[in-house]
Amino acid sequence: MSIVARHDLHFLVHRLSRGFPLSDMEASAISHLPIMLKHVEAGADILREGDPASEACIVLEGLVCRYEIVAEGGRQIQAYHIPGDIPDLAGLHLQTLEHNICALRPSIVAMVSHRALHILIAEHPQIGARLWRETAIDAAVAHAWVSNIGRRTARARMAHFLCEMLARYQALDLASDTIPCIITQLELGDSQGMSVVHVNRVLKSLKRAGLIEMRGKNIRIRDQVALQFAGDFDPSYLHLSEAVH
Amino acid sequence: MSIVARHDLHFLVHRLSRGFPLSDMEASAISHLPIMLKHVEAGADILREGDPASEACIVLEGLVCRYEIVAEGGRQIQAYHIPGDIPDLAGLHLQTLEHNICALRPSIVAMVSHRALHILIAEHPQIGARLWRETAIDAAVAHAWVSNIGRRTARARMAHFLCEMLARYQALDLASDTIPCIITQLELGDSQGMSVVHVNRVLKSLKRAGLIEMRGKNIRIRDQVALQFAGDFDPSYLHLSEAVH
DNA sequence: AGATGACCTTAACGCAGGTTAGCCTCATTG
DNA sequence: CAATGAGGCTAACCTGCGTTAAGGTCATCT
Repeated sequence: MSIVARHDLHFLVHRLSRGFPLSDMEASAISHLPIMLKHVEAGADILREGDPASEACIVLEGLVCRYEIVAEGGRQIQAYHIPGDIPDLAGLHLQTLEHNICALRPSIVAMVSHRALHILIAEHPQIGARLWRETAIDAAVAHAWVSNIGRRTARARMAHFLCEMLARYQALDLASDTIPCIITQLELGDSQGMSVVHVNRVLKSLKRAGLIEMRGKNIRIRDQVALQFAGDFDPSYLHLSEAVH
Repeated sequence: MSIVARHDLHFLVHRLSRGFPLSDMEASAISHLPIMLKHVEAGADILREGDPASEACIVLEGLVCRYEIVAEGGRQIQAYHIPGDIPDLAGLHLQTLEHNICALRPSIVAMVSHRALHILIAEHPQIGARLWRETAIDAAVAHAWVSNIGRRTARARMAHFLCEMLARYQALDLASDTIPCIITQLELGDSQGMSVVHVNRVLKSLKRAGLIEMRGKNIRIRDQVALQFAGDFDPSYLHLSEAVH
C-alpha cells in the first residue's frame, strides 16, 4: 500500500471518455487524483455492508464483485467489476452502502477519498457529469440483470451473462473471444441465481452446441453471434460507446 | 396537457429534501421548473425503448413502471414508480434508454425538458447532487431486486416486495398499513419473476398466515414486522431518511 | 510423494413453481 | 339487464432446477 499520484488510471479515463473525449486538462486532473494503491488478495473484502463511506475504490487490475448475503446463508453477487469500474461510486452520495465489495481474484484497486472527488467535480463539472453517467449505467446494468434473472431460462441467462462480460472486456481491448478473468462455477451460480450443479449442466449444453469452450480455466466464446442470439442479448444497455450530450 | 409553472411538485421536493432540507431558493427553483402536465391512461406507454431522450417525466399521481419485453413475449417489470419519482432520470446522461415506461393506473406526470434540468443543476449544484443521489438509489433498489429475485423463494420474495412498496408510500405519508395503489396479480408476477398462478398461491399463503389481507383490490399489511421477517427485509437500501454529506 | 483443498463433473431424486384450463366475480357499457 | 372483458381463484399435471452425494482433476504444501 503506497501513496502514488501517477499510477495507471487509464482504464477509468477511457471509460469516462466514451462517446466524447475528455479535454487534456480533465484527463490529467483525473490522472493526478491522490490515490492510495491497495493490493487485495482473492476472497478479501474491500468494503463491508454498512461501513460509513468516505472513500471510493477504482478497480485497476483483477476482478471485483458486489454481493449481499441473504437469509439462510445464500450469497447473491449483484455485479462484477473490471478495470476502470468504480464499484462503490454510489457511496459518494449515500451515507452507507447495503452491499459488500470483495475481490474474487487477486486485484489492485486505487482508493480515492470522497473529498478529493468532490473537489475534482467542483473544478471540472464535465467530469461530474461523466461520473453521474457511470451511476446511471450501473443502474441500467442492474435492471438488465433483473430481466435476465427474472424472465430467462438458465441457459439463456448464462448466455446473456457471458455476452455481457465479453462485451465489457472487448470495450477495454482486453479480450477478443475469451473472457480474460477466471469466474468459478460457484460464482456464476451465485450471480445468476442458480445452483453450481445447474451451472455445470448449462455450460455443458452451451459447449455441446459449439457456442463456447473452455481454455484452461477461461471461457472462450466460439460463436459470439449465436451466443447473443441464445441469450437474447443486445449490448446497448451497457452504453459502451455512445456520445454524450 | 397544459403548460403550468406552479403545479404540485411537492413530492419531488420532499424526496430531494430527505436527510437534509433544501434551501428555500432551491425548493422554489424546483417548483418553478417549466413543466408540461400529462394525463396518462392506464396501460399507455410514456416512453418507448430507444426513444431519443430529451425530456424527463416526474410522477405526480398514479402508478408508473419501467419494463422490458424479453424474448418469447415475456414482460419484466423492473421498477415501480410512485409520486415524486423520476423514472427516466438516467436519460439525462444517456443517449437512449433500453426500457419502456408506462402507466399501470391512470396517472399524471410532469414532463421537463433536459435543457431546463441542466440549467437548474448548473445554477444549483446542490440540486444536482440530490438528483445524482436519486440515480444512486435507483441503482441500489435494482440491486436489491436482483438479490430478491435471484435468491429468495417466491413467498419471501413477495413479502419483501410488499414491504418495499409499503415503506416507500409510508415515507410520503401516503400509507399507514395499506398499499394505496392497485397492483394486479399479473403485474406482481411480471415484476417478481413468477407466474400469475403462483402469485395467487403465495398471496394466499401470506393471507392464511395473517400477514396481509385484501381490502377491496388493495393489499393491507396486517403485521408489518412479521412480513419484514418473512421477506428478510431491511429498508436501508431505500435510503428513505438519511442525511446528506 | 503423499496429503490437502479448491474446483469440476455427473447421477439420482424430489420439489417449487410453471403451464393449461376452467370457472367465478365484478365493473363497465349499450 | 344482458353482454363483455378484466382480473381473481383453483385444480391437475408436469418440468426445470435444487439438493445431496460421490468421485475426479489439478495445484500447492510439507
